[in-house]
Amino acid sequence: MPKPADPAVRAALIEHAATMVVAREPVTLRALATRAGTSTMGVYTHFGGMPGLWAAVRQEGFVRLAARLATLAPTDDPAGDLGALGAAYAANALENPALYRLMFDAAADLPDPDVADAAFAPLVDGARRAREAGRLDDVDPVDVATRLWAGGHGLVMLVVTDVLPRAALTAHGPALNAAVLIAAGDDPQRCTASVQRGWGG
Amino acid sequence: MPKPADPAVRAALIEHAATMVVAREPVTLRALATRAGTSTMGVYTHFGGMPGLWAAVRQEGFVRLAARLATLAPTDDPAGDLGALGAAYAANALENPALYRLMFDAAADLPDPDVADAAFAPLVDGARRAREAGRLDDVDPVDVATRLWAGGHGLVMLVVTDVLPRAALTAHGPALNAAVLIAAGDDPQRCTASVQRGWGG
DNA sequence: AGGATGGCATAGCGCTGCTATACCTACCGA
DNA sequence: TCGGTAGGTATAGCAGCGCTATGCCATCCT
Repeated sequence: MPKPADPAVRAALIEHAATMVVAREPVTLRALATRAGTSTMGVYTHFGGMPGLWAAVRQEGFVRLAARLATLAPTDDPAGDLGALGAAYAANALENPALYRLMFDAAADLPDPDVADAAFAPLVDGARRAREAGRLDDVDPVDVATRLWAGGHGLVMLVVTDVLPRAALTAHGPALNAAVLIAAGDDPQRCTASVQRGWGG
Repeated sequence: MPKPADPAVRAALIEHAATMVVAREPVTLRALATRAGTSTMGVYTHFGGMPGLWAAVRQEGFVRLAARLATLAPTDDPAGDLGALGAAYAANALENPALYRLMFDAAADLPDPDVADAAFAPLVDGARRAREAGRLDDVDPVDVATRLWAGGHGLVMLVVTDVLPRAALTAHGPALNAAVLIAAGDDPQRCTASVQRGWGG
């Protein structure tokens, strides 16, 4: 047991907390400390308390989301890329619904807000490439990306909270994405086909 | 103090709980009972426990939302009506952000799910009227309403959780509404004008 | 008029997050 | 090489939480 703060303990706490969240187990201070093989004080040494731990877990969720979205390589069909991003975003949320809900429970105060921007960047890039390809009017890519994100977030949120069935994702996800792009100037039929291709895989 | 369950006690508990939620005060069993002028047992008599109380408060939130949306009388411009519905929906959420978050924390299990349908109905009606007025293609009004709702919910949620600034509502709310309607067949310019008029008041 | 019923007040249980304290290990100057 | 020091970790105990067992008492039915 070294004197300097053990990074492994910190990582284990985040990892086990995320696992328990995903498994829908109640994440209590004592249960978490036991699982992570440490004492309750570890949470206070590394995170200052449970709120700090939650912030770290939310951050971890955004890191995973950003990493997943980053695996999608841009093609010569920006609208299709945006559809694929939407599909990956939704899939990530539906594989770990509890983590997704936790992430957006207080997404405004993340330890490192840059990671949220990193997850958002591919959308902005896709919108920018769509405009540069002449498929969109002279619109701000950030505005387009924000609308895509808001629509996707709302739909995903309603699904993970069991308000809408899972089938609503494929029924309305591509349609919402396409609607934003069509309103931004893309050709309706071409856009629908591109986005649908991106979602369908 | 009558023997049969006092409805006033039940109403007072819901009312005070909602007030405390709106005021962002921690709603503990003891604090709530004290404020409502009863004992902790009242919560168990009327709601079976704190989860039951939360469900009742969520229900109250949907009742207020439905009542507010119902005040908007249909005009001969269905797209404008849908814009006005979006504005009223967003205004209701922003006036009581904590209550809105609570509502959708478990919107799937409401004591009386009909009240959620009642809040959703004006959107479906607006979409139906828009189609009957020949402004939309042969689309399912429920699908259009669902997409309007998902987009609005996502945007509102991001604002309420401080991820996006309040200004994002007026910047993207009308645009999202219009995008859904344009993709459903409405004329872009006319639709944008209608929706913007509905939001602007 | 007198049981029987059922809502409400009180007291206390187990659990929660949190913190004061003690310990023990690793570093650092002499 | 060794003692002093600093700092992370383990333990014990605190106040607060939701919840429930118990007793009281007003109301209704026969």
